[in-house]
Amino acid sequence: MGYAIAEAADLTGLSTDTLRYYERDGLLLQPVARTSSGRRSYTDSDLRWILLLTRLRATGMPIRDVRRYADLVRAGAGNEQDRLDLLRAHRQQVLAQLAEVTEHLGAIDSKIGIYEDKLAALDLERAPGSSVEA
Amino acid sequence: MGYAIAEAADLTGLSTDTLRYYERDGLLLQPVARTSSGRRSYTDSDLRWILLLTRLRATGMPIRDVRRYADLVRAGAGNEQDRLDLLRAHRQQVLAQLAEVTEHLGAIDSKIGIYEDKLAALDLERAPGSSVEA
DNA sequence: CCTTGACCTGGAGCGCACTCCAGGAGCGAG
DNA sequence: CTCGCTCCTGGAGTGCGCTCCAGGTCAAGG
Repeated sequence: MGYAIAEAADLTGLSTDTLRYYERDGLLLQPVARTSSGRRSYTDSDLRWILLLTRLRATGMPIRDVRRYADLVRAGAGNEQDRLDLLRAHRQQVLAQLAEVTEHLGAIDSKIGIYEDKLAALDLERAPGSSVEA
Repeated sequence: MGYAIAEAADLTGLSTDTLRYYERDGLLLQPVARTSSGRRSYTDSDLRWILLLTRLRATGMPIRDVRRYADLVRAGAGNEQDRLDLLRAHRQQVLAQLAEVTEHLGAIDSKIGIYEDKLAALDLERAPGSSVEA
């Protein structure tokens, strides 16, 4: 019944330290249940929530905002609009970020093209006319 | 003749502190030229290089790797293959990152969809049948 | 019974990338 | 000459997100 912290770490890709840190920091909906001897026992529901956390984190949401979202969910029904607003705002940020990175990547790609051409020219020098004649 | 650091900051979108920091940290190809009174005077060529730096940084390249790239360029001709390798490796990382973020964003989007549906259902409750009948 | 290993807590430490600050110098305007 | 402004340096400080550690508890296997 329930996953030990090491199992939870395996299943989520987080370290046990990070799992404890997230819990301390209020990112989980409730403190993780404990066994009689005081060890954490993660439920599937805990893991599903943590999976969502990792998605938010992996898309660049700061811990502080994840906590605000957790606070809203914890507060229960009635603030769905707030949650939606938060997620939508994040979505917009991610899209902007994707666009920016994509644009910069284009510039880097053309730099790569320049080096490729330069190296191709050097190759030609070394084996003159080989591909020009053929 | 040359841009003062504040101008360079305006033109690059970096802070003057960051410009000095990058220089100290060896991210520039040469130390920025100075006026007779010891003030930095940025050339267009400096700014073009800094623009490339910002693109590398904006796509997530760590300072340490930017410095390695600067080291290669500074070393002069002959290591174009190394530079190309470095840029290509970065490109692959960025693509992987874009893919990962895009995937997570999809999951977040469906979460958004759930809240939208939930809220739409609440609206219907409040104004029963209004849109169903029409 | 003893050892081993997973887990616990509170708190310190770390790497990154800046950001801020004190104390001082040069320069153009009034 | 004085004021105000920009700039200089070296070094300390900050925020983020973990990561590590010491010292201790507990349970199962040999």
